[in-house]
This record gives sequence, C-alpha cells and structure tokens, in this order.
Amino acid sequence: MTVTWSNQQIKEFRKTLLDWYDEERRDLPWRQDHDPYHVWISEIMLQQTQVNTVIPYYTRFMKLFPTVSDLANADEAVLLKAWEGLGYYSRAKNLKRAAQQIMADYQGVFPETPEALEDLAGIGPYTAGAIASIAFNVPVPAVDGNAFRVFSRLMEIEADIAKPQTRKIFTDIIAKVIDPDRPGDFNQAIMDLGSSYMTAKNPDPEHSPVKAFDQAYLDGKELDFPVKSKKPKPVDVPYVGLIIRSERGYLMQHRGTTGMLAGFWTFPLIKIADLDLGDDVVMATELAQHVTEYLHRETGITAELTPMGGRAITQVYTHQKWQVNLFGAEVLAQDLSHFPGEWVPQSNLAKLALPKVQIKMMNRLGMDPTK
DNA sequence: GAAGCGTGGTC
DNA sequence: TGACCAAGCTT
Repeated sequence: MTVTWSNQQIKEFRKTLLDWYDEERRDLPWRQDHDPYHVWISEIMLQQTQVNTVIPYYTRFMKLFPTVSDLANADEAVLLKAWEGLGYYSRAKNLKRAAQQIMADYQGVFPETPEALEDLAGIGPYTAGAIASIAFNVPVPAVDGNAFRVFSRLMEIEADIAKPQTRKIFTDIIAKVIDPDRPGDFNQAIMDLGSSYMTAKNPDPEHSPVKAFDQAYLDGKELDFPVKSKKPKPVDVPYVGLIIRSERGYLMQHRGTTGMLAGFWTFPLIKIADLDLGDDVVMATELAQHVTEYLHRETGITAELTPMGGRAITQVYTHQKWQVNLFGAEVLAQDLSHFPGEWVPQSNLAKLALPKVQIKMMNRLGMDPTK
C-alpha cells in the first residue's frame, strides 16, 4: 500500500534531503551557475544518457555554441557532428529549432514558466520542470526516471512507471513534497539520490540519508520498486552493407531527413527484406547477385560484388538489432543521378557525422574513423 | 497510448 | 551474450 506523509514528515524530509545535498552535491560542469541555457543543454544531453558520457560533450558544445544565438544560427552538419555518438539525434535538431523559437518569440530571452518552456521543440514535462525549477526557482516537480524510482521506493507506489498515465500520480505527490523555497535543489537532490544510494541495481539504502523515509527499504522490499513492465526485445533485421570504392573515394549514402539515423552518412545499407527474395534460403553468392542488380538499378553502377567474409556487423537499437553483411567491390566512379549519395574521399569521411554502425564498418576495413 | 528513436555501461 | 539501465520527447 502506498504510504502517505504528514506535513511534519514532509518538512523533515525536505530538510534531511537538502542538508545532505548541501554537503554531497556532485560538482558538474553545468552546475557552475543557473544560466537557463546551460541548464537546458545539459538536461537535453542527459536524457537517457549517463552523466559521465555527457560531460565531454557538454564542454565541447559550450565552446562551439556559447549562446542561444550561436545555436540558432548553427550549421546543421556541424551540430550533428558535435552530437555524434550521443544518440537520439532528434535531440540535436530540436535544440536548434527551440533556439530559433527563443530568438523569434522571446527576443533571445528564455521563457520562465513550465507551460511556455513545453512549447519549445524537444522540451517535455520533465525538462520544462527541470529548467523552471533550477534556473528560475519555480516550485514544480521534475519527474524523471530517478524521481520515479526514488519516490516509488520511499512511498511504495505500485503504479507501473512504464505507463504514461502514471506520471500524473508522481507529479501530484512530488508537488506536495517539493521544497517551495529551493525547488531546483530539491529536484537535483532527488536525482543525486537516485544515482547514488537509490540506484536501480545494487542500491545502498542502508547508508542513504533518507533511509528513515524509505518504506520499501524498511520493509526489505527495496528491489520490488519501481514497478515497471517489460519492453519487447529488439527484432533482428538483416542488412547488406556495401563497400564500393573508386578513384573518387567511397560510395556514401545520405539517410534522408526522417527515421533512423536521419541526416547521417553511411556506406549504402540495404534491408535484405527490400530485395524481395521470397522465402527461400539464399546463399551468399546468390545474395551477391541480387544485390549487384539492386545496386545497378539504384545507382547505375556495375560492380562485381564479393562477400567480405567475417561475421555480420551487429548494431543493437532500442527496437531493432541490425545484422549487416558486408559486400565489397572496386569500380570506376560515375555520376550518381538520383541516388541520395556521393563519392567521398577517405580523407573527408571524418568530417561527416557518422553513426556507430558506420564506425564499426570502417573498423572492419581497418580504417581509422577519426581521420 | 503505443511505438520509434542511439549509445555506452554493467552484471 | 543477453538483458537491463541511464536526468525523455515526438508522433
């Protein structure tokens, strides 16, 4: 059963949490001030991404784009390159869109209310709450995975946190518990707690500053919370990857503006299901013939494709697991009329924004993706 | 409201 | 190796 707290308990919890935070808060690059631009960029980078991963990206990003104005005017290719390796690349594109909104609608000055913040591209309920509370001291919850985990344990809340409607339950509870005088510190303290004593795996509730408030721990049920339904595992998707080299460089494909890895460049990737091979099991040599015809149809290139051997390159995403089988050929360069790609000299490859699967293909060839 | 969207770390 | 997990948002 969900525990409820008295007003007295709420006050004691706030003091205990904030006293601990004042002593133990992590010193992070984006915590040097409360500039909304700094808070915003860090919060977007931290979505589904760990602190240690974000730190070097954040530092580089601030040198490249020091202000909202710089970001609004950013070159999209430079922006994607700065985000390369962080994943969820729509975050980067939304950052630029939101920066343009701030310049156009607010003369470059950040709006302060959660409602106005949520109207900016890429800012949802969590990020709006984080910016409003941390940068502007607005007493609103910032309900992220940490808040779900911490409060589900403190109060033994059994609602499934994987379900969208569960957010309201937590938002309402945290709205009552949040410290009205220090909402930003309160929200950040919950996050620090969630990434130290109250982690998902191997938590240490025994030494937590708020263990007296942790009902799940007191009942010996720390790991029973949060309740979270499972997601299906990613499905296998077989691909062919083409290593086509000419005197003008490698054949590279631009992945368009929507869907997986939008805006990125890779060696041409063909979903084997798109080759319409029927249900028969296809041998590598036979597959090579089909791909050769496909390549000719799409690019006009005539090439004698050879399977490159070795295991398929594997790339796991949230919903798919790509298995990329490599085929290669040396050809004479020709103009690519309607194919969305270009010949790229090896010396220019590193200037493009390259996703991990492309890095892995290059590594297989013994190429250095950084030059 | 479910599904799509990346990558790196951990056990 | 597989199965989660990590400061979610958009459609």
